[in-house]
Amino acid sequence: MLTANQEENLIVKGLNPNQKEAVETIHGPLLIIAGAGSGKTKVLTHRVANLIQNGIKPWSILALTFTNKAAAEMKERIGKIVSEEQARQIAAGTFHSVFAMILRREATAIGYTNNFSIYDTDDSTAAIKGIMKDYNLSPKDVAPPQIRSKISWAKNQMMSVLEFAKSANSPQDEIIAKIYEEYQRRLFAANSMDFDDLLLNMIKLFKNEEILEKYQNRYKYLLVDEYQDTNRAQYLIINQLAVKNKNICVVGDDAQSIYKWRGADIKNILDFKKDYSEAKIVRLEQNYRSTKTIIAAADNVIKKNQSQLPKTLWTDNEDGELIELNQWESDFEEAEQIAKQIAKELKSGKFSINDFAVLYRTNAQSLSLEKALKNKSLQYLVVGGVSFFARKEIKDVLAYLRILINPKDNESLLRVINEPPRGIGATTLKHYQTFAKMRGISVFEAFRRGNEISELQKRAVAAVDKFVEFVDSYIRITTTKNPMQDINKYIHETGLINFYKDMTTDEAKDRLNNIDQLFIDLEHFFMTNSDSGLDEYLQQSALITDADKKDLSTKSIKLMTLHSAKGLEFPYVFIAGMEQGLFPLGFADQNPEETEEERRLFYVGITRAEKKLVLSHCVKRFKFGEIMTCKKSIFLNEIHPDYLLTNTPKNSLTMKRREAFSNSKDEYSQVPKSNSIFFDDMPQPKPYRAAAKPKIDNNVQKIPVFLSLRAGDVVNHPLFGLGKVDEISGIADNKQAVISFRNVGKKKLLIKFANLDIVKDKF
DNA sequence: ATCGCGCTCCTTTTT
DNA sequence: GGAGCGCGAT
Repeated sequence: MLTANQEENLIVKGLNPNQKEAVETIHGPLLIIAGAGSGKTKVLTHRVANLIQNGIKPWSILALTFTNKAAAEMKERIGKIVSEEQARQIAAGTFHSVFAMILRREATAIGYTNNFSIYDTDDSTAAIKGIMKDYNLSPKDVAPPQIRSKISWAKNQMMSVLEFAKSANSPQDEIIAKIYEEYQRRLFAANSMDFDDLLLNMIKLFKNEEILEKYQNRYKYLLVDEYQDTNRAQYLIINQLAVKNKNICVVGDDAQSIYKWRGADIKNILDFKKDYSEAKIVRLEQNYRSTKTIIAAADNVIKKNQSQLPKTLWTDNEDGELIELNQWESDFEEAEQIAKQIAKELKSGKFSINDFAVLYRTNAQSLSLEKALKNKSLQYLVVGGVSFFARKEIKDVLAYLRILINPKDNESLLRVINEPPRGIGATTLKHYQTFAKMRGISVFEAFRRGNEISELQKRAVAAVDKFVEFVDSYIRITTTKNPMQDINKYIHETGLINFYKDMTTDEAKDRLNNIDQLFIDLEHFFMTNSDSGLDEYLQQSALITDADKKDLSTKSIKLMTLHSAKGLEFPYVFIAGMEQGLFPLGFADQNPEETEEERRLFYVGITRAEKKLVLSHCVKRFKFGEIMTCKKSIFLNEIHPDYLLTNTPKNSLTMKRREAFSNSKDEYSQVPKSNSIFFDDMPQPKPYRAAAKPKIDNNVQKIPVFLSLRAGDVVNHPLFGLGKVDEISGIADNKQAVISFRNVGKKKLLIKFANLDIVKDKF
């Protein structure tokens, strides 16, 4: 048995002074600014272990992380220092899953019942579509997904319907305000919450002083990871919990804030000192992950951001190899070459297959990479992308289960009522829905009263009655301890399985396979959570992401978006598609704030790499269904050329010569000579000349517009925004263009004065 | 009520 | 290239 003293030594052993200070701070507010690769996870786990060893009860610790997996891993690592039993008692998870658990317990206090449904993004969009249909709004005018994201944004800012309506300054926003109001009404009536409600309802719940106090007393020690990516609502909840005991530790890095688009507010981290004047601030700036070259490049990039706290990330690691910068002819070739390079490195024996990660900006890019890796028989794993739980067949099965648990869940009911076809069509449903609306009851309740609706056809009522009877006959599933057998029977009886079996296409086979997978997952859940019912499975599975489920330790190359790569590290990292319009994505380069967020994302990408980083961009890429020429990303100019080994076909490096290159040790001797470039008072690498001297913007061609504008071109107008050229008329100075603008409709403009930028030219 | 065709629109990133 | 929608035919 170790003495307390020896245990403590174990906990801080091998930590640097700053890490040690963070770990040993038990009470009071603590802000840890943790640079990429600075041993943050180690500090967090050791700190929690230290809390426990100082007598703090594990169940009074609440750790909020960004993914459920991060939470699970944290618990596991803590369990290795203290006991597994103690680690298990820690409350840890994502904001959403922890709050869902609390809301489930306290549902009645805010007018819900504990079997509430959780709507994912698809469900929300479907609900909005339904509202628009009822209001006779065409989805063509404003796309439902856009409305959804706007409402979500408002909710994350804690903007009420009223406030939103007040701030509306376009007819469109006024419509959205109406939809917002009805959406909230329907969600509540359906005993359902969307992702944002899981936060907002916590705030509502905490208005009840008694309940707030209960949780303040329960969770006396708070830990928030990735604090730079918390939004307004999350911020408020955390502070309400923390304000009483002030034992709050937040960890973050403003340079890695990449979720502004969904409401994250960097101010939360920047203002921590203001919120807690007595806060202790610890900076972790020594990077243990990457080579000096990689850190220097990351530093070059992030320094371009204006609104960024000054950073001094440094490392004692070796200089390492140069960063490769490859230009390829096409996305197809890019994928091939990445596969080829991995195969070659594997052959050399210096790396193993799970040392590699290929990162990209958009999920769509994974396709060509998957193909190329498959061709070379290299094992790979796509992390993220279309979530398992977002697949149609899975959503259908879950919807069938959800209507059992929460019959008010209209969205689920409408989803499956005619899937597979039961002869219950749109007209029939419309009658039932109207009836439900007039009586203020759920659609399912209306289904039971078909005989009261005179407009309905006998056949339709019979079909609906049969459906109701069928669902009722399985109601026992909601109370049975292990209902797996009944669930299996129930789903088979829906006809869904046979529906797919009859189709015999490969796609149908996949769907059946996925349903099997879901059954396995359900079975596993009931085995490991013997006290839990189906309702808990449904609530939990709504918040599980694909990345949570995937085992990154499997022997494979990991493919994922840059966002998904947050928090991970790999010895050998590729970042593909470094092109204007792709990374930075879209028109982000025309908006300084968006450019900076994209740049932080690049910074995150670079700092994932331990030993070797390979960047690539293509001359041509298949996009929007056509081949498009691509300019290389502005971000590439921000890395000092001394850190790069550039391969472009133009500088006549043939593949053969390039290979000779990478085998020659000498070529690497031009790595940063000094190991002190990381300190502000030391000479910094000179800014890349091209970035300093004004250069024609690669992405837009200003001068030739006048001559070269053709029908089909996509243009950007300083006032009207994006539009597509329908036709060109006139000659010389009188040349005019009819342009359909995305936001303001058709306009005829004199090209000479229009000041247009060609954004995309047809080829 | 359902199926299939052709049209248009769009394309981030995720809890 | 592909998802989703509307429309017309059955």
